[in-house]
Amino acid sequence: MLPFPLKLQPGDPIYLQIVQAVKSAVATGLMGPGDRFPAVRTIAQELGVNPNTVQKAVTELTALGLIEVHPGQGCYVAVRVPVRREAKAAAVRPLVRRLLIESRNQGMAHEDLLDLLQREHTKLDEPRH
Amino acid sequence: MLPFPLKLQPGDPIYLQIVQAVKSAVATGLMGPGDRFPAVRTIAQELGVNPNTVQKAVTELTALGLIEVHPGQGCYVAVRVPVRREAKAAAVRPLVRRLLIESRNQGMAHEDLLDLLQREHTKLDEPRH
Amino acid sequence: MLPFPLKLQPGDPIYLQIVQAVKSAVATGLMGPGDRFPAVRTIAQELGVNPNTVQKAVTELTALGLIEVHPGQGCYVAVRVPVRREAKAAAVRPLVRRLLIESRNQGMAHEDLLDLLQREHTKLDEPRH
Amino acid sequence: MLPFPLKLQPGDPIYLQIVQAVKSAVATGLMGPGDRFPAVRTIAQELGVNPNTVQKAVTELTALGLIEVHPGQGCYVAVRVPVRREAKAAAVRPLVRRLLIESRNQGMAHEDLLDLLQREHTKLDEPRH
DNA sequence: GTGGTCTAGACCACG
DNA sequence: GTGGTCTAGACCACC
Repeated sequence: MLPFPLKLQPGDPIYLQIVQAVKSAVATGLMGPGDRFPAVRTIAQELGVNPNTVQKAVTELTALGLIEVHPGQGCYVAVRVPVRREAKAAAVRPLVRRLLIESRNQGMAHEDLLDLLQREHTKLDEPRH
Repeated sequence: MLPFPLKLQPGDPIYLQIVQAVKSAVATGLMGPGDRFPAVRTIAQELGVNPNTVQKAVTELTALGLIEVHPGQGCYVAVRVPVRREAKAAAVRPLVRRLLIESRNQGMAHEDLLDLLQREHTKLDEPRH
Repeated sequence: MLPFPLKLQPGDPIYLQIVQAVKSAVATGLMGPGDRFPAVRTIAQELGVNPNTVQKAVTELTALGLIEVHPGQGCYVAVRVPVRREAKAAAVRPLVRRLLIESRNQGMAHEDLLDLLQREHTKLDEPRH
Repeated sequence: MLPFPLKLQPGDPIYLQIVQAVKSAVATGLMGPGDRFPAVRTIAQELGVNPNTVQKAVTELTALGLIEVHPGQGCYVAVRVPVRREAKAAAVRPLVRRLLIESRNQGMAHEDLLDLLQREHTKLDEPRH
């Protein structure tokens, strides 16, 4: 069983779906620094996709600094190095903008958006059933 | 001059950039229901891109219900029909989740995220200079 | 004919050799901002390698910000954005250290190293014959 | 305690990191000709890596002429035989070129590069604390 | 036409 | 055993 839940959906690139799933698992604490990351071939078999596709996701995750590759002996979830406050904001700002635009176009009140954000924030920490 | 500001950037599909620009213009009130929407050829010429590309964006915007095509007379910004509260939330929720995950992976405090959201929310209503 | 000289050598990854060749061509002014970058298939054919291998180099170069991809219509050499002084130094420092260590191990005098550096610096600007 | 400082980092081959560490120690005078070089098993244990990995580094270092293996009695740092001036330059030139190319692509002024080189050169001789 | 994704399967470097 | 590279050839999105 994979340490990150992932149900493949048609439509967008498989390797990106993997990247996103791992990001999510790390964000929710499902996977923590130092944890073993499954072998490329394992993931490929589990998902029923080509190892090269998984490899691409691993390359991306390595570039993002989310996992560390120890050549010849596998991958591990990386310890995150602290970054400057502004850098964090810069990375997140585009998503914030898209969210605000989308919510307005849906005719959603700002308070409702804040509510939704708070609700999802809490849900993220709930234990899986 | 186009009624929605758009500076094309390399990297992602032009037609999506157009869609996003229109969404943004509608969200900020730069364009309102009933406003005339420029002809495909006009936009294409203004941006210096292929008309087919613009057409694709228009098709997408029509499908999203943001603009309405009146064959033979042109396009107009659509009047949004009110939707159920849950429907709005459902449309916005995926973006909310991505935002929360990304912000956590950046090691950002929840309060800082809320601050950023508030700041960008305000900025969205500022008049362009 | 390719706009960057490259003679493939066995031993290290082809895609890295391509990356390095392009870096070099840009550094020497052989290719400048805005220049058209050859199609992946063209390069592949010219070098006699698989298009996917070239594609990998293009991906890398895009990530490095050396070239810009305009989906569906090709690649162009990017305009470099200015970076902070420290950032430049940080990027170059590891290479400087390796050079100093290597030169010492060769028993080379520091002045000779400076001479060599100066000589190669000048050579880089000479016109090709 | 090992006579050459080394903190293993993920990402690139361990055996190369060992080779580089030894090169560095010799270059800075931390290890000199005739010095005893630790046994493979010792290094392996100290670093917590596979002896085969260390063996590969030793083989490489021997081929480079940095250390000499006296079968049955251990390894020693080799006495460097003087080489021709041109040979030294030839060995160092590729690194010089890479450095120049990289520094240009970073948009670094030549004087700044020389400054950096000088600074690092000085730093290399500072005593460790 | 362009670049981007995915699959299949081979081979090598690393430990 | 691990991950990394390369090849071959198919298909899709974009313009």
